[in-house]
Formats: sequence, structure tokens, C-alpha cells
Amino acid sequence: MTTRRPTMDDVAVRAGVSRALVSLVMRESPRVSPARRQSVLAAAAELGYSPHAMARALASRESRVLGVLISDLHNPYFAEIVEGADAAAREAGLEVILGTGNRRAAEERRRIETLTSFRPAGLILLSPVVPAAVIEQAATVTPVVAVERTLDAPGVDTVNDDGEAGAALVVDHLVGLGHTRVVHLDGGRGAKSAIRRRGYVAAMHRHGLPPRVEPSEYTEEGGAAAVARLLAGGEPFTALVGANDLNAVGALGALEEAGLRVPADVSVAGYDNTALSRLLHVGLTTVDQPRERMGRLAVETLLERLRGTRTVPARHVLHPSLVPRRTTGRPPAPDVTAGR
Amino acid sequence: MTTRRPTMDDVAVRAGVSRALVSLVMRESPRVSPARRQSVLAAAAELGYSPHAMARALASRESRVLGVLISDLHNPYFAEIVEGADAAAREAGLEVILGTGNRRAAEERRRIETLTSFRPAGLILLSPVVPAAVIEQAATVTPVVAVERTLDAPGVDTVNDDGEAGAALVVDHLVGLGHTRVVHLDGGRGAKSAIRRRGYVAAMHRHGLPPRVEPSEYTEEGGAAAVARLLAGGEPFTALVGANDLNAVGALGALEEAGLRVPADVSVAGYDNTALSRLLHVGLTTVDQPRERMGRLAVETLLERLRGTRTVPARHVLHPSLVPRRTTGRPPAPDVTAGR
DNA sequence: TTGTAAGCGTTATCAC
DNA sequence: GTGATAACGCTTACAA
Repeated sequence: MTTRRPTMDDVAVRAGVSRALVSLVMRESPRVSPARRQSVLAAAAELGYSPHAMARALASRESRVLGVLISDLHNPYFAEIVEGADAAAREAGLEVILGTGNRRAAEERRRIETLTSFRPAGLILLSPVVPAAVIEQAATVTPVVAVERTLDAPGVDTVNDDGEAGAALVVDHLVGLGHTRVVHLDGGRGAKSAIRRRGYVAAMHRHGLPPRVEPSEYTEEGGAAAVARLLAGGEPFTALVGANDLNAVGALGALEEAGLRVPADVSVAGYDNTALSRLLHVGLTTVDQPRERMGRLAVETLLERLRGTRTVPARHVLHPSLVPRRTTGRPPAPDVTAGR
Repeated sequence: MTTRRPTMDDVAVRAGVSRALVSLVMRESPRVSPARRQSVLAAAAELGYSPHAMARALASRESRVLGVLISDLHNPYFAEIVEGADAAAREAGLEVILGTGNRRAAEERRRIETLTSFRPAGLILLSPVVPAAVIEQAATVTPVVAVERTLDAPGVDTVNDDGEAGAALVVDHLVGLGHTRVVHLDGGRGAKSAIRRRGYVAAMHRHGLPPRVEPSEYTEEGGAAAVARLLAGGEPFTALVGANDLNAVGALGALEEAGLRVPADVSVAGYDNTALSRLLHVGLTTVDQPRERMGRLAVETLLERLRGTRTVPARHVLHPSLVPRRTTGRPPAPDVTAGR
């Protein structure tokens, strides 16, 4: 079945031309006579020839491939970033190859090596978990753009969403609805959680309201547990800012179980605008990052490096937007404690 | 930043040996003196040398890479299959590179070409949407295993889960609980839907019960709409077999909205055991496919072809298992219509 | 417009 | 053990 594949020489012989001419035809050079072009194409078709990407890269000493590392295939979050990157890459004539390390540093490191061993034109790392040193190392070999990971390495460009602004968006939304007792469920050791917490705290201060952070996790269980603790503590609150959508859904479940209505009694917001938040019977108010644009931007940033248009590190920060749905509304009663 | 990368020659010069020796060291050949090996390794480290995968593949005329096409990055379903394939590939000394076509035939076709242009040792296609001819064509060039896609091409191996058995599992479970009025929400044009429907119908017949298929879709909205129609029709039913988890969740929502309790009034089951079904406040009874094993099996199947151990097409069919959760239970009242 | 020949960075086959 | 030298399949000046 898998016999020897035809090479350019085979095509050349069959078409009765030189290999160089076949090469020109394959690369769609305009300076080939239509007649020759036809016969070469015909010969190629008959033989089932298709160019050998590796040999091509080797000979031309330039790569047409873009390596993209997805930290976690389980997270559909990255799919849209890849789509954006994919589209931009195609427009630039680059082919994307993907790798994944399942959010494990050792595997991810191996994948980065695999990807770079193909001598790609560049590397885009989506939310990588490897130490900064590994990324910097890769950057000495090929342009690297880190997406959704802050990094101050001078050789590495970054594209991030503004998690601080996103958290503020939620707080503003809730305060605008009349809430004053807004609790933030913290994401713990997650990379983004510190930033989101900071945004929450700053926004609360800006509104002259006391911030209240309850430790939690980026999981459903974490959200549920945090709400259980809050309820047990007897502390009053009318709105919850979840660490992410999953966490917020956990909170939702715990509130329901406690007999509280959302948003009549308590408003809940998430973060990430995942498919989960969009579910009809969830309808979670959340924050959306411009994911596709982030993917495109990552490629564009890479191209600038490739073209030498820019040599200083790029630090792109994109603005998220609020997606109001059904889990947020006015607080249950006029809150007279405000301003005290 | 991106200066010329050191080559084997550079390392050889620095270590004061021939290029061939460096090659041997890089490939961990045992017939190199420890002293030489050390100096070569040292030189390589100092230079930051790492082998050029493409040149290597070209020269050795054998590929160490395995191309994996993921039809849809949005679907975490594939993540586990990839993990299984990944692990098996690593054990076999293969590197995995991924491609995705976003479930669009044209893109997918391009990706298959990209992947094959790297002359991989083999190709694994996860639920591909391209026409069979494209897959068969690829198979003339490199061994191909199609996963989650039935195909009778002699050159292509397949790995599938037994959707018929899976649907039967659900029916058996429900009938075992005492249900007799079990309705199947059909997945429409989805590849797997015909098989699941067949399994449902066969199982119902086996139990001497009348099958009832309501057209629907692999979406939440589809599930909700189907239930709305069913309810409006006034037809009695006590259990619903969803086309997939998303569809079942839609059904869940519509039932709740109609004031029906799950599973007290109606039992609902899904299919796929997605993260969604595992959510605490969903707790959907569903069917799980051995995804990781499917990934491993795909690689093993490929290896058989590579080693020439097998030349006839493999048709692996794996058995799914039932995951009972909270959305299924006994029917509301002893159903006296049974056996009539 | 087409052909010739010299690489590209490896591996592999031999002699030494 | 070690080191020339010829592939591998292609691109790319440079000639013709």
C-alpha cells in the first residue's frame, strides 16, 4: 500500500523536463510556459506527486509552518484562539501544526522541543505552564509569542486579556444594578486569579465599597464550597463574582440548594464566557475575551518579528467585554447600608 | 535574536571530531567511547545545538512523527482520545503533531495534506468529515486509522465505539428501572445518530416495547424543542434517551420549565459522558466510550501496519459503558400498560 | 523560458 | 571506534 512516493525527479522524467522546472511549476512561478506547466502538472497528477514539505524547508532554509502549543485540549477556550491564529496564518501563507502538553510542564517542554525541531517560522504558546526559562530558551531559536501568560522576557512577545479590567467590568455591572455587598470567589493559585482579584478589589474601592474575597478554586466544587462557607458564616451578600464560569456554576448550584433564588436573592457572574455559561438553563452573566482576535494578534505579532518590523518585545493587552445574561439583576431590597 | 542555528558540523568542529561521530552521539549509539561522547555532548550544550528533525527525517528516510487530525477543537471529547494516542505514541518512540479542520471538509482536507506533507509515519483521523475518497487517497501514501468514523475502505483501519450497544445499554437500564414508555430523541444528520437510533429501536423490540423516535438534534435547543413538542402532543412518556449529552441537557431544561421533576416524573439519559454531564447540578446519566483506549488502539493499529504485522484492514469496535447518575430513576407509578 | 549544479543538515555505507 | 562520501528531495543562483 505504502509504496515509495514519487519525487520531483520522477515527475521531471515523466514530463521530459528538468527537476528545476518542476520545482518552478510547483511553486507556481509565473515564468514557466503554459505548455510546460500543463505537461508537468499532468505528469504530477498521473504520478500522484505532492511536494515533500521537509525537503522543501530544508532546501529553502525557510519554514512555512507555525507551531502552536495548546496547553489543554480539554479546554474549548483555546479552540477559538486557534481558529483566529489559523485564519491569520493562512492569510500569511503559513501552515499551522499543533502540539499539546496537557498542562504538564514536562510534556509541554517536550512538545515545544518537537515543534522547534521542525524549525517553524515561529511558535505560539497558549497559556503555557513551563517555566519562563524554557520559553526564553525557545525564543533564542525562533520567534515566540506567549498568549495568556504574562512574561517579561525581552525576546518573547505576549498577548493577554486584561483580567483586571474584566473583573472591574463585572463589579461595575453589579454596582450599577444597586449591589453593595459583592463577594469575590478567588481562583486560588490559577495564573489569572491574582489579576482578577486585583481588578475586583480596585473596582470595589473605586466605588467606595468594602471588598470581600472568599478563597475558592477554578472548579465547580470550589464554587459550591465557598458559597456554603459564606452562607454558614451568616455574612450578608447580594452578589457573587466567580473566579471563572465553572466556579460560578458551582456557586449557582449551592445557592439553589440553599433555597436562594438567582438573581432574585443573589446575583452571580462568571468569567470566560465558556459554552457552559451560554447554556440556556444556566444563562450565566460572564466576561468574554476577544479570543479570536487574540489568536490573530499573536500571528501578526509573530510576523512583525519575522519581517524585522519590530525588535522590541510586544506586550498586547486586549479588553474583555461583559456578557450580561440571566444570573444578574437588581438586589433583593434597597440596600440602605450603602454609604454608611 | 534568531541567529543561524548551530549544525552538526559546528558541533563537530568544536568537539574536534567528525560529523559522523556527532551523529552517532546524537542517536545514542553505544559504539562511541565515553570520552568522545562527553566532549561532543559538551560542545553541543555550549552551542545550544539540537538536531534538525527535517534533515534527519530526510536522510534517514523514516519518520518519527505521527499526524493526528482532530476534527473539532471545541469538543473536549477528543482530548482524551489524543491523550491515549499520545501516550501510546510516546511509548513507540513517535512524536505527535496535531492538525485541525474545524469540522469543515475543505479545511480538513488541507490539514490532511499539511500533515502528510511532513511524511508522517502514519495518520490518525479523529471523526473526520472529509469524503471517504480523501481518506482513501491519504491511505495510499501513509497508513491511516480513522477513529469514530465508519468506513469500508480496504486501506484504512478503523476504531469505533459501538453506538448501537451504547444505546441499548441505556434502554436496558431504563427498562430495568421499570420504564416502558421510553422515547428516543434522534440526533438527525449526525454521523452517530443513525447507529444510536438503531440500537435504541432494537433494544426496545428486544424488550417487547414499542419504540418511539422523536426527531431532534445534537444541540441543547434541539433537545428542548423536542420535549416541548412531545409535551404539546400529550403523548405519555416516562423516560427520554437523548441523542447526546447536550441534547439531553436541553431536554432537562424543557422538562423543568414544564414543571416536571427529574427523575421523579421523567428520567433522562444522555450520551458521551462529557464534562457537562458530570456537573454536580446536572448529574446526567449517560454513556461513556473508552476514549483513551480508543486513542491507544488507534496507534497500536497503525504500528501493526507499519511493522507489516497485518495487511488486512482492522475494524475495531469498542464497548461503551453506562454511567448512571441522578437523572434516571424508577418511573412515577407502576406502569400497568406494560405487557398489554 | 529552461537546464545545470551547488547546497540544505542529516543519516548510512564503507573503508581505515 | 572513527571518518570520508554518497544519498535524501528539494530550492536556487547562475548559465544557457
